Amino acid sequence: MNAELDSFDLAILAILQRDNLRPQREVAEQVNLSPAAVQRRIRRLQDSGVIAANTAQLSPEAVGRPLTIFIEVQLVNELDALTQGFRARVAAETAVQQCYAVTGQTDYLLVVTAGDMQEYQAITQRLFDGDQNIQRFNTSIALATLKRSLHLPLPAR
Amino acid sequence: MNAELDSFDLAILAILQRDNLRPQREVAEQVNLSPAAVQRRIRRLQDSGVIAANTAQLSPEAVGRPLTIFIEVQLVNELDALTQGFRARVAAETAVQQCYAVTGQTDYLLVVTAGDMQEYQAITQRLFDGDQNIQRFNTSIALATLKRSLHLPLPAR
DNA sequence: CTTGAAAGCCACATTTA
DNA sequence: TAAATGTGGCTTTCAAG
Repeated sequence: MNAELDSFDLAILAILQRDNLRPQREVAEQVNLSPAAVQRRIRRLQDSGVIAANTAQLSPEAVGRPLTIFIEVQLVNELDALTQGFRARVAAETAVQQCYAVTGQTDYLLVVTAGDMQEYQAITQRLFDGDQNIQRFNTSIALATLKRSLHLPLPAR
Repeated sequence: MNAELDSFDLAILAILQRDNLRPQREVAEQVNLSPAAVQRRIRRLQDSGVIAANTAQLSPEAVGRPLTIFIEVQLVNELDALTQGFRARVAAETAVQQCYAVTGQTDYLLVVTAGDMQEYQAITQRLFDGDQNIQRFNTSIALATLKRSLHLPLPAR
């Protein structure tokens, strides 16, 4: 899926990653290309999956979800068949923003948002209750958010 | 900052959170409002900070950053003056996507991207080397990414 | 809601590698 | 030859009156 990005592509991506509503005309000026060329490249980057999504990032506090919570999950057995239910519940739970299988003492790391602790408790119940394959899970709470994005540093090329 | 969001705002946000390039006309159809009303509301949501940013989300693999790495950091002393340098380096380090001050055994949780382990090592050096206030840090690596977004569930209202 | 301005989109001719 | 660029016209979207 690596689409052989040249320096024009990278320059375009660097801009769109910060502000994807910027007019193609302006992007074209900044990267020294014609607007049409920029459009074609953006289209290609979309189709090839380099641009995975175009999203508005919302303020968690403004929409009533001030809590960011981390859950480290330890399983009894990592066998695919035994984790299937858990993975399905994670996928279905919209409060789970991020979920990674990780190395180390724990098996999964989840990033969850909630409006309050009561709601968080309901989420954990839905995720874990009754699953015999969950050995334990460890909750920690974000006291402060110093940085939050999915920005990727791009090579200068 | 809480801008008193009504059900129209929430419906608009739900759409833009998933695809902020959708024409306002289509958004208007979906939420049963006139395009002009949608435009005014989007403008207001931007200005009030409910919409914090409009970004293209890139594929980490496609841009050569397949590694997602988590660092739990334990400090010697959490005093503001002593953590200032660390926080500044985190802010400057573009490979650090997310950084939270957390409860529990560790003080900070960082989410970092890298192209390979060598690059990761260089990052940790820049972040931690020579800082007497860093007690220890613990690295774990994402073996798989089941979910990755900053999507926020919105109340139905 | 209507209207002018701007942005996005597409076809064609041209260039470059 | 094949792929990519720029120009220009056309349509849609945006944004103000």
